Amino acid sequence: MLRTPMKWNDLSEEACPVARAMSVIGDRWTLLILRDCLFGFRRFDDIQRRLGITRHVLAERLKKLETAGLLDRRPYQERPVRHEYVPTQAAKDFIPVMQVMIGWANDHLAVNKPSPYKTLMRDTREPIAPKVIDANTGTEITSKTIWVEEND
Amino acid sequence: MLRTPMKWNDLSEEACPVARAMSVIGDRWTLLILRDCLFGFRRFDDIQRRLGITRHVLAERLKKLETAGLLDRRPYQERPVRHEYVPTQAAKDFIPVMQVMIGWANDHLAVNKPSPYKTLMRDTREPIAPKVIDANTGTEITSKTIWVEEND
DNA sequence: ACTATAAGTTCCTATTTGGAACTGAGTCAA
DNA sequence: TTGACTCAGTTCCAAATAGGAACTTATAGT
Repeated sequence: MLRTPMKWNDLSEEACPVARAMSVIGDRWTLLILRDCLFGFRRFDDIQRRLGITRHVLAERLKKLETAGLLDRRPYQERPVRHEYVPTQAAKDFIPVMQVMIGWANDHLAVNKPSPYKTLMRDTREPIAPKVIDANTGTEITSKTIWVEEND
Repeated sequence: MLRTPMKWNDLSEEACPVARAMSVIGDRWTLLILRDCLFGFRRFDDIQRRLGITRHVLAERLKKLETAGLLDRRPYQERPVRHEYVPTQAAKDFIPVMQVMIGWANDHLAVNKPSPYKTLMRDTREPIAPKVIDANTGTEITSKTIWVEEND
């Protein structure tokens, strides 16, 4: 399988969905910014202070996430007008991806500090244990149960 | 919630698992390199040509993935010795994360080109439909079914 | 001896990021 | 009504990272 080389800044039209995901969430800091917005930290200075990211990079990333349709910049006060960045449905649909990633990091990149947050099931109030299954068969998706095939 | 600012190159000890994940897979190109290795493209020149990544960056990323315990550099021939990068169990355990991400990208970043590969369930040979559930309750994990709480 | 291959490394240039200072719209307190 | 403060950026320069091309090392094949 030979294919034409990719350019990092032109990944959005790639045929591979992983590459297209990178075009949106692949830049430095972007996923942490998205995490903050999804966890309720939606204002410029809040995010800047929490991450320690330089301000113009944060401004650029927020613009890109807005353009990509993951964040909605909307005023939270008038006089002076101030905006916050609210996750769209596309961003909310990213939550399962992030939770599975959190599960992976907890399993493989453990550290002897407690996480600053915990995720619970809304109904049982028990910590979640994310597991990926195939919606059609109910079988767990692991390296052993799937098969990747080339198209063409 | 105030916290100390992060430094991009010192994320591996962060309390937040998303940040720790970034310390391993957050650099430019890294996730695409991991995708290639997981999909069977494990040799330096193969990966370099497929991605169009500059060679010293690829060398640096492969070293970092090896150090992080995701890839195992092992010889595939002697005379001259040549190495390939084989995914470890930690990398294989990342497959569900990647598949959920692929599902998200297919839903939200569609493009009018067919994917260069397709993922099937090994037993039914049907395309997978990844879904994230809570292993304890069986409930689907979405923005509506979970609850994020601060620790401390 | 000459050509080729794979996996790096080196070097120089271009792009991206970090960090600090500056701006603008407006509030609040003296 | 001046002065200090807040939040959301923007601007500027220096430092770090990435792109691209050439070079290296070990070997095989012709």
